[in-house]
Amino acid sequence: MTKDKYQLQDQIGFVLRKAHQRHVSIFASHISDLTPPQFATLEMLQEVGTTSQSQLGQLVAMDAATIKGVIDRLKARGLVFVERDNADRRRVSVHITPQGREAVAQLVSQAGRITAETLAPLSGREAETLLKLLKRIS
Amino acid sequence: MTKDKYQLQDQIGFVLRKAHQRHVSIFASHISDLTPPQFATLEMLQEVGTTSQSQLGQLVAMDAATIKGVIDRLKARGLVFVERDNADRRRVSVHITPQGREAVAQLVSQAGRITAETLAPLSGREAETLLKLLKRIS
DNA sequence: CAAAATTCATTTGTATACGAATGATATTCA
DNA sequence: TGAATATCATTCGTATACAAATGAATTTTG
Repeated sequence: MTKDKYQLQDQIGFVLRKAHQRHVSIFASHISDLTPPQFATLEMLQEVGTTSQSQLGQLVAMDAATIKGVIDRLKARGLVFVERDNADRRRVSVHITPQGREAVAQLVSQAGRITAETLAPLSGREAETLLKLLKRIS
Repeated sequence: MTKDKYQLQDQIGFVLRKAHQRHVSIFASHISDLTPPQFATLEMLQEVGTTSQSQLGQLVAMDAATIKGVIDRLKARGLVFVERDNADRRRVSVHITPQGREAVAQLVSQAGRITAETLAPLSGREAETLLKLLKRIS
């Protein structure tokens, strides 16, 4: 006889939300001047090089409205700059600045520590399993 | 030789965010008139009965400011009501209404389907593993 | 008891997140 | 070619999420 009562604590959505919250909190305790979405965007931009705003949004899983806000804030800090694309005037090209590059270089090791701390309750094998399963439902 | 390059796609935080986004999207496609946090709050309230606002917030993992907003919106829909606690005048007691009860009863089966669809890419065994690991890092 | 510390709720400000509407530009196709 | 369609970016509105400040009430403690 298994429990068939609905238990919020056992629902994937509830647990995903809590796990995500804990991660964001750990992130903030290590990197206080950038949020996870901001760091993800900057890191991805550095990885792929100059792209359009919506392309970059797609790469980091943010819709048009969200990526715009993130880029605006990165812009305000001088980590990226933006330029109308002449080949396609609808597009906005996003470029990383030298300061942006420097920030990524400096923060990547911190990011590794954040990942480690988030996964600290698990063994290495369990962490790999978790990552693999999460990717499958993403 | 394992890859040691920092890959955003392999970071637990990034994958957690994406998995959570997918779940919220599935939730919205099944239940359009309540958000996941609203449903969680209402369900929890029904489960534990009348409690203070901050107590309820704790149970559903929301801070004071967040739970206030959620309760305000549930209140506006007539699903809960609120009352100053006479034993402790700082406290606000949150009560579920008959409509609130009815909503929970009606939505729980939908919630089960949402969980199932979110976990659809996994086998039953994998889903259990994922849930267990997520709880450990929550 | 009275002062200090704590707790509960509210408010403000900032940052995702997303649906929907809009305008500008490109592309398709009739 | 020119009209319909699609794409890109922006804006608006709503909803979490949380830090920090504030005020009111309670508890602790000196």
